[in-house]
Amino acid sequence: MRSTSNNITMKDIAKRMHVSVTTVSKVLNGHQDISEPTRQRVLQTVKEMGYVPNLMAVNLRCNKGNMVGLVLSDISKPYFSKVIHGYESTLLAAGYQTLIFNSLEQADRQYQILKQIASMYLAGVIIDPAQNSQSSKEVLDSMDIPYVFSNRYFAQDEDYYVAADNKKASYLATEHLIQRKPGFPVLCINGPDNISPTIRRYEGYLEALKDASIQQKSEWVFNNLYDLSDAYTIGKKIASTFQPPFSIFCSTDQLAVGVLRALHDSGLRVPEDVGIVGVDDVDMAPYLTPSLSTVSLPKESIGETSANLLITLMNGQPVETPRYLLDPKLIIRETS
Amino acid sequence: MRSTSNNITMKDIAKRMHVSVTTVSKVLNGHQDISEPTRQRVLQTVKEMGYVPNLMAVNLRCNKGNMVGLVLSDISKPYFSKVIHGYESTLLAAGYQTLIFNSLEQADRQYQILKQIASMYLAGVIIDPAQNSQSSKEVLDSMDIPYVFSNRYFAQDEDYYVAADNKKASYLATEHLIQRKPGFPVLCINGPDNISPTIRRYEGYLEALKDASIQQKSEWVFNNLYDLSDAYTIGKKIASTFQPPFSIFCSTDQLAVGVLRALHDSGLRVPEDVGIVGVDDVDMAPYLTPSLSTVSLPKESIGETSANLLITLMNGQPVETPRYLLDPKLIIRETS
DNA sequence: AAATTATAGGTAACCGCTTTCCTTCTCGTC
DNA sequence: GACGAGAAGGAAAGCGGTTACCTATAATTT
Repeated sequence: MRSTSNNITMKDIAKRMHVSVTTVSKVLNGHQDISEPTRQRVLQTVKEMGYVPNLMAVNLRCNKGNMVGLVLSDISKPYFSKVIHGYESTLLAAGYQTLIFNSLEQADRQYQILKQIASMYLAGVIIDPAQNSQSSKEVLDSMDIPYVFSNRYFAQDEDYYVAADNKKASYLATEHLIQRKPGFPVLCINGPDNISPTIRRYEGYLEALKDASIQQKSEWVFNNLYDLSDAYTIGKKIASTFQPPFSIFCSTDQLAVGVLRALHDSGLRVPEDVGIVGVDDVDMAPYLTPSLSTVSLPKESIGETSANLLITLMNGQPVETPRYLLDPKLIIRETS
Repeated sequence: MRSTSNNITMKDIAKRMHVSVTTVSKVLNGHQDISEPTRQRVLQTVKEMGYVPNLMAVNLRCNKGNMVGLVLSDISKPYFSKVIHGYESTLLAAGYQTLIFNSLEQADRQYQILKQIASMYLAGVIIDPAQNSQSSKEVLDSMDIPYVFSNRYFAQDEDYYVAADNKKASYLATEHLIQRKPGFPVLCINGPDNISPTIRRYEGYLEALKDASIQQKSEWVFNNLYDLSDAYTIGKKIASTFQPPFSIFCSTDQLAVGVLRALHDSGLRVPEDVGIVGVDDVDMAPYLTPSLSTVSLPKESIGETSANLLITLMNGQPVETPRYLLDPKLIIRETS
């Protein structure tokens, strides 16, 4: 079909110009022992022939690449859009190409991915670990490239991580709900178990209750919800169990939407009967009816900070702050 | 920090076992000229030492990899979640590792990514091209690996592509809106210009109008909307311009949500005054208030079909169907 | 028993590129 | 004019594998 094959190598360039491969390589790598005329001619030919270096070979030779891996628990979650943008723009500006991998929230899948990455000579890894994937820690440590946890982390004293201050997020939301209807119950709907955001958010909820001298009740808490349909189900159950007025803190906006609809279908009015606050501030939040009160997470900033931390590590520079918890912000809209 | 370095190579294995590298390689590649005892011992050692082959080296040597690139216009769009899952699960089952790249809807970024990919010896590429990125076609053709367009394509007679039948999608939606309120206007709100889904959806809208013998009016059409806020603005404008009842076909669910809220804020009732149908069927669609009528796109199936087509191409097998337009399905909910 | 043929494993080249020495040349200097 | 120094470029090793081609046994054949 096409007449020209593309696999132009340095050898081709060298041959065409009657110089050695070394010379070409040196020009391309900006070494100073090549005369200006030669350099120009090489550059010219390189452009003409559309040469592009073989990354595999470069990485193999140099034992390191200019690519960094992004291992994410589930890129389909709207939460990640902005975060990924933060990673990519920062990394790109620093000359790194990002490779995105999707663990689909499966620990074994993530394990495989990391193994794969370990064999690819990447320059670094940013990881948002899947649920229950602590076993991956071993692989992470065994490959000797820098990595930073992002969004989630295994332990609070983990080497390096960047995440939202999830505890503060839920604290703000819960506090707001308490102040809004003092003396009435504030329920709590949590996301998937065993991941740090869920855990921290639950802690914040508890702490806000405690600071307001409210006795927590286990009937108020619903754990391990995954999606809209889970939330809808629980919402229905809540509607048929609790007497309004009361409030609900939802660990994510997604869950809040499911609950919202369930309450609507059960004839409860939001915000009059039930106040709701989510976490995340998804794009649609302001446009829902009623618009969703939520705690906005500094997504872009999490992405940028993670990337910058990794870049520092990859450069072998000393890190000033190994762990970041970025500030969330309460946004009050119509549901509360 | 760690005592054991991880860079176990075949040489290490070979040395430890007093055999040649060749032997190890042969075992790992399942060649038949190695005795069973030796093979077992090698396998054992490989496992013990946690050896994992260096992909760079393998790809370099073999001039091809087992990785396929996914070049997507904007992974942050909710639409992609399911599609990506379709790609990945299918590819994974066939033994390919997927690398996801994000062009961020920027043609030059996409161009760079493709150049990069060209130098990585990937086995194949699935591309959802960015807006106005026809220039990338050249790179695509210059690298001699198979590629298939997915979701979007440049030309209808393009070599290989898999997409939803977007024309049919909008046709179904528009037809439904027409039948619902015969004789009243059906407006059309379009997404970004110059991408095939938008174009096809507009065609379908036009055709439905024509088949119902309705004269199209240019005041009914709004082009090149990007996000919720664009949609909200246009929604407000529409509310203050048109007399209910009328209907609106929205090229995406996102846009529909923005419009929905604008109408609500303008005191128009949906679906009584205005009927609305979107396209996509996002997760939240059934849980919105009112729940969103929409045309569901076979996302997972698009992913799988694209992947299977690419796999066929990578295997050098003959392709039966080079172009797929997958059937959408109208889902009527509360907004219409 | 000699010749043939499997069987099991090794040797060395090569994939495309980088980098560490070398080798030339050309000047400037005493 | 001989010598040392700097400039410009090349030769070759090696990164971690794969594979075509060989060699040395062991097994089979006649």
